Amino acid sequence: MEIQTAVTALSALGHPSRLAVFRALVQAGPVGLAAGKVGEITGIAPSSLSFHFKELAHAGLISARHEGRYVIYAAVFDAMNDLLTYLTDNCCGGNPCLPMSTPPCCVESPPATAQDGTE
Amino acid sequence: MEIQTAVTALSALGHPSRLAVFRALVQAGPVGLAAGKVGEITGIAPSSLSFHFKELAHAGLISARHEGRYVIYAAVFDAMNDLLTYLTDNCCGGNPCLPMSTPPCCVESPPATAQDGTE
DNA sequence: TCAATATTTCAATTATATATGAAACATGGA
DNA sequence: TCCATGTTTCATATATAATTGAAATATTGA
Repeated sequence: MEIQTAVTALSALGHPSRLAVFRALVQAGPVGLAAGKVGEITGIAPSSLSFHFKELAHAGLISARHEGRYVIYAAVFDAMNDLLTYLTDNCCGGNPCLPMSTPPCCVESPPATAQDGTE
Repeated sequence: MEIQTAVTALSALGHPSRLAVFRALVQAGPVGLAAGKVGEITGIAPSSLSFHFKELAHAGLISARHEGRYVIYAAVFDAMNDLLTYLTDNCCGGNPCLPMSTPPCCVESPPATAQDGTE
């Protein structure tokens, strides 16, 4: 990962509203949440929310899909995991401090949760 | 961890100079680096560097200790690991996506590297 | 004590990010 | 078609962060 990518992601997350939004989406899992639902959870005004969605999407941390008149946002777990890996990369110059156990969350396999076949 | 703590840390890291500084310190390990050395590595001017050190320290991500006329900065690995944990916390609402394997780096035990007993 | 080195502080300028409300756009249903 | 709902865009005002160079502080060794 290039440093610029990491900086963009970190500074996107470095804002109370956006971190709240992102965490709501992380907790929602790959299924995601409609924009309005996120606004409901976080209490952020629509226009602000849209602004922050754009920042997070630009950083590659969330994705959007349209479903009728709703826009469903979801966390991009690969991006999150890459970021975590980047931060600890080459920790201690590769000397033995503690073995790194990497990708922590939602990699490759979306949860086997029962979903009403709306797609 | 409180959201404000995480925001402060993330926004501290969300800047090219500070991320470069932090990564240099992560790679240096618990031993740390003198301020001047970090400036040398990153090419950041002294006054800027001091500004950014202060931001990182305020976020709890680095610590400073004085050694003669040098100031030695070091990454605070616990803070970093707490931050990583916070981001993935309650991923997918606790539903099985992938088991999280947590603290990745430099926890509890500093590296057993040979250090010339200067302390 | 004096000069050299290492780092921080300060003040001023410049740039960037954020919040806000009104208006625009898109979709779905009556 | 028309209205209600969901979301985004835009313009503006406000606040905050970053860079810079000069000066201040602290430590070391001559």
